[in-house]
Amino acid sequence: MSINYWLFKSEPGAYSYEDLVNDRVAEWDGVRNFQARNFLRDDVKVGDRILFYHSNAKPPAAIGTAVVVRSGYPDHTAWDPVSDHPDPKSTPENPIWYMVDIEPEGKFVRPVELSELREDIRLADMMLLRKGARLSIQPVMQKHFEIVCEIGGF
DNA sequence: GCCAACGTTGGC
DNA sequence: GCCAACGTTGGC
Repeated sequence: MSINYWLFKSEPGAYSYEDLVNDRVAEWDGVRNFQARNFLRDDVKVGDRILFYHSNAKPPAAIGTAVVVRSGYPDHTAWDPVSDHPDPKSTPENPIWYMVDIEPEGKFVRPVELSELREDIRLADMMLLRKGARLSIQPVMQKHFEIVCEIGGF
């Protein structure tokens, strides 16, 4: 059983890597995209490792890594009308949306900016750098994960 | 703020 | 099933 590697995006104004460090563990709720949902429900498993990426940031950058500590389970915020991402079509009996729990592993010695990722020829086929990179949960190849960690000083 | 690239919705 | 309209993402 080998682990898988992922990239999770978060807008630092909404939830930053520092927030994750402070919280010690985060319920990765609020994902409302079916492709990302499928990853969370079916493929993201305990022990999988995550590149934590700050999107819509200045500059956008990979900040550190995290590890999955609970695999997919129904996102209860979907049927909470006062949550940030309510979806009345999702119910406890028939949940539509899923989430996982993650913990921080370590912050990079320095952030790896998007522009640096683009400059590294070895990362040319990372999903993040290609057209259609909007997905907030993306699979990452182990070699790409390791290269980004290396650039970040890990 | 702009806008390209998507994803979703709904009429037909 | 098609596709136009609309909403969102996210870099710049």
